[in-house]
Amino acid sequence: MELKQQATVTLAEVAEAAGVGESTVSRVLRNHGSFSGKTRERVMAAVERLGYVPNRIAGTLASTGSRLVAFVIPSLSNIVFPDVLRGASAVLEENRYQSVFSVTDYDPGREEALAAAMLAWRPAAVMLAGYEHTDGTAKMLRASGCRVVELLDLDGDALDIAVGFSNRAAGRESAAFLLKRAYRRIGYVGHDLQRDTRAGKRFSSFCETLEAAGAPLIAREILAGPSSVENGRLGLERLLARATDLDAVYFSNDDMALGGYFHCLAQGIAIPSQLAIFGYNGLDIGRAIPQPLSTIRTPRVATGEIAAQLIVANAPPQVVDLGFELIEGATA
Amino acid sequence: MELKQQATVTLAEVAEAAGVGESTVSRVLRNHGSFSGKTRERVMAAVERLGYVPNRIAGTLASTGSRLVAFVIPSLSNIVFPDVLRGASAVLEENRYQSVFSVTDYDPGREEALAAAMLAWRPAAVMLAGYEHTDGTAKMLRASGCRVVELLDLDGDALDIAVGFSNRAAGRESAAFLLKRAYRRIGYVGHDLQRDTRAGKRFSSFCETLEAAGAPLIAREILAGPSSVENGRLGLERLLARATDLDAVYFSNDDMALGGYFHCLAQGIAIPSQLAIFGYNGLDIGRAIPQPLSTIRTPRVATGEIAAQLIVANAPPQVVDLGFELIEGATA
DNA sequence: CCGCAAATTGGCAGCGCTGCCAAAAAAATC
DNA sequence: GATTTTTTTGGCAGCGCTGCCAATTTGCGG
Repeated sequence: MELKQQATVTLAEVAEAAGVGESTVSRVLRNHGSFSGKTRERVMAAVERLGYVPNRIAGTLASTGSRLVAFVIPSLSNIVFPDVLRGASAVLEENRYQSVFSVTDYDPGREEALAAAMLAWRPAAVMLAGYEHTDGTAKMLRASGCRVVELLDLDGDALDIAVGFSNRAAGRESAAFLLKRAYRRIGYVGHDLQRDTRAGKRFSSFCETLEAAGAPLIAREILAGPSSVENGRLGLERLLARATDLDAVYFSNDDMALGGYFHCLAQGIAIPSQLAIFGYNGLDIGRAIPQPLSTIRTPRVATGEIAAQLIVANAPPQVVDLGFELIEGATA
Repeated sequence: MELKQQATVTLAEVAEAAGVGESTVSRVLRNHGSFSGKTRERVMAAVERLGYVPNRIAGTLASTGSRLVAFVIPSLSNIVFPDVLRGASAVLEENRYQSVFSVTDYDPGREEALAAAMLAWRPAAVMLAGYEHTDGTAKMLRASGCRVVELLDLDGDALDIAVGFSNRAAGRESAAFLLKRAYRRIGYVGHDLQRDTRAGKRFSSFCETLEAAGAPLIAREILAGPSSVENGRLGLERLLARATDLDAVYFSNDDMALGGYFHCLAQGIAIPSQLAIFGYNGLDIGRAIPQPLSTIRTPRVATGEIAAQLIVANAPPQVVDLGFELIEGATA
């Protein structure tokens, strides 16, 4: 167990120590090509003795493809993205891929810069959220020759692979559900829709559905900043101050909806008789509150898993609709 | 705006197109060394025209250090880790570093394998959770010569840099708080402590403090699987079925505590008069429920930020205690 | 024991870039 | 205008590994 120096051990040194050629060491370590059992042992012994750690930088440069998948995601605060990462990284790690990520903070310009930085690592695939990219980003991705996966949205044209579900459909079904339940005076509490374009799509098709049914949205409250429980609470408070006669409120997602739910609890507003609440995402916590939250459960982890599987399998360009599930719950 | 082929543009081609040498292109692109204004323009024009994206694989191999930081984290479900990643990645991206991550699922063996895989990318630093690593992991990290940051725990010996707070102190202060509030019949609901050693440390010092005060823990309920709101609810239900005379329950974290809180809400158990609830983490949602959760707020994002800053600044080995804040709340 | 096919093995040229060094050009000095 | 100094530039040897190809060894049938 001698201590190693700073100087890193190279494959050549292992070859030397094992008394074999470099390519033999390479073959043994990658278990690729043919070599005898005793050679294998000698090499492994030398690897162990020297504490050799292969240099994948060099390996990737010398070979063609990298086993690197780049994620360019809007946020880590919004639970959606850690969930997607979780699903994807489980599959990727199983297949000995590595995940690199960066966070755009919902800024298309940053997305472009970060996508460029990721591309510099010549990843096997780039995964990003949705379809809204700058022209520069799209051009760059197309030119890169690496696989591109757009996640969590299907309302647009895919560059290569898309995995997710339709946010427009989610908005539409949410509205249809509330209408079916005979709510007619409906409001909305949301976070920044300029940035979160998927929430924006849900909202606009939600509104269209209401209008088509002759019960247009009565009032809305849009809060600056990211979605959060506190913003949901605050948003509902403000909305109700302006529009006292609402019978249902649609929230941009479950975080916000929970905030609204707690506001009602604290204010003694009866749910759903006095006010109905509907969310989006299907967070676990929504099922654990006294009245399960009415919401739409989205396949976030599965989105990551499927996306990763398609990349690992080098599947052809395609659009995979994983759908979503409307959870009736008890708040609407 | 001609379309590029699959074949990637190399620096040599840019040099050719710009009518300059390779090293000149390299200098211009990295803005390092000297070159004239017109050379710069010629190079940039060629870069633009050819759609050149530098190959950082090659660049890193040729130069010495990489601007890559590897995260080896136990989980992405536990909000702690996305929060740490968020803090760290913001700082790292600002400094043009890239983040690679992998998820160990709280398995030390997997941690070792994944750490080895990360080391193969010769990162500038490896960040991992806590101090509990296999001998193999520790040896490998020490031998690697790259910076190592251990996060979210200070109860042990750091390999290099450690950033976080003491989980033992957190457990101790939680117990002290409950004792000060005159609770004496205290129970515990937690998730798998074998795996989450930081939760284990909190729990053991919590118990020690209770014992020292002559009010040892009455009952505990440990659930298999990860922490979750639902498990917290279930855990409290089970615990109360066995121990009916508790006056307070300490939860392994806020997720679990919220589950317990909702259980009480649903069962009509008055909080805190009939039963007090104390959590750990200081999630936002804990502040938005009708009675703010009594808990300990941990500096998760700051832990990531500070860790990243130390790496960017190439700071000497050190232990940074960021402390935590006890939130009295209204549930205990 | 020989000949031929199959299994092993080593040598070495890159992969695309950076870093060093010397050459060339430009600027400054006498 | 000659010389020195400074700035700018290009050439090229690697970084550590993989992939190709040729050389060597081994296995087998006759």
